[in-house]
Amino acid sequence: MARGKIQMKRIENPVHRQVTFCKRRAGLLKKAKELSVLCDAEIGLFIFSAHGKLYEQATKGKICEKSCRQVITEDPKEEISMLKHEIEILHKGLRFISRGGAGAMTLDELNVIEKRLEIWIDHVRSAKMDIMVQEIQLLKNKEGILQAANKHLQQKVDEQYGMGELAPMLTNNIQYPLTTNIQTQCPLTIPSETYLF
Amino acid sequence: MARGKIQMKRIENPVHRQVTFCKRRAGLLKKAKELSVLCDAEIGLFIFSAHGKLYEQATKGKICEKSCRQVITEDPKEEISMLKHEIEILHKGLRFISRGGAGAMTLDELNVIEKRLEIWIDHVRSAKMDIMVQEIQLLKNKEGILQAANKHLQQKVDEQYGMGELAPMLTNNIQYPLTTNIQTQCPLTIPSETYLF
DNA sequence: ATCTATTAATAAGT
DNA sequence: TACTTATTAATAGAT
Repeated sequence: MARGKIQMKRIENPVHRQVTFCKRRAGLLKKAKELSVLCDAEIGLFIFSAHGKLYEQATKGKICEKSCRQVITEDPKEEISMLKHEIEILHKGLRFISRGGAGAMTLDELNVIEKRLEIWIDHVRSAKMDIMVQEIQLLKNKEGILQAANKHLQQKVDEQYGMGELAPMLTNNIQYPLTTNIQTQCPLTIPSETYLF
Repeated sequence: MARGKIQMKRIENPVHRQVTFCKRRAGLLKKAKELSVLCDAEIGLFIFSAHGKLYEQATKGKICEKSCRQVITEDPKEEISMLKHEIEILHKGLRFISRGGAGAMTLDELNVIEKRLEIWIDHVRSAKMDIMVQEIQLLKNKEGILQAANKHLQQKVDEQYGMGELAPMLTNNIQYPLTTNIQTQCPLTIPSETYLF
């Protein structure tokens, strides 16, 4: 960006590389912070230098007024608020580390980062959970519908052939290829007015 | 940056905010990539938009030639190489998601991110481990030195007062305030030529 | 999305 | 390591 453009490949001169690393690292952190502030986004940024295990971290700036603590709560909004607060605390705690830059990290500092990462993992896992729960509900709905259909068909068969054979297994197993217009993907709820017959 | 500067606070107009989010997100990802390439650094970047659980991710570009697989190995360099390869694979797999931008994520996509985060946690944990192992070694060294010193002192006491009293506990417990010039912090090894007497 | 007038980032030099 | 400055890069606002 200045005094001549540079090639987008590893800088071979170690001194230049180190200088550029410091400068651009600072720039990246600034930009991350700006994005979070301007657009109300949550950002996790981890920078490990090639050499050691140095790092950086940048997070959200969303204001969290509530001074909520380790209170277990059922309300998801409360929970989210708590997480945000936690993140804010960790953020502040990490501030001073961001200066040091090139120094080796202490155990305490690493502990903080570890906690931080765990929070992000929880973030992702809870999103995953939501989807799985919905998926499970969908499958259960389908199962109920199929079983009902199965029963219905079985009755028809019984009526047609008299009561000759024993009705085979009114179980969880699907007995007949019923209809195939239940999509396997997307729709997370089956409209209540869906009927198969 | 253009046509007049903006205030560093949440953009209230939702349209402006969304547009800025897209633009700056792209810029941030680009900068992250550049830093990783130019300075040979490893970078993890997670951007959750305020609204949904959208996200972005940017990682390392270090070349990993070895096509190593889930082989368990004792060699730490091999291990590092494997991790890098794994990261590279995940990176490629995530590429296409980075386009989608505003769509809700699928379970598979979230699984990939979860894995990714776990790798980063491992990164941090192994760094922590290294430090703890060193710390433990330091403490063991100290203990050895103190016990030797203790024994030495005990002998002196015994010599002075005859063998009257039983020698109290030649155990792990430190009996006397010996010297205090062993720093509690930094030095991770005690020079072999350190003598207390 | 695309276009530019501006501001912001930064490579090289000190 | 911290400034300075000539340039390039990013982007706010408009279309």
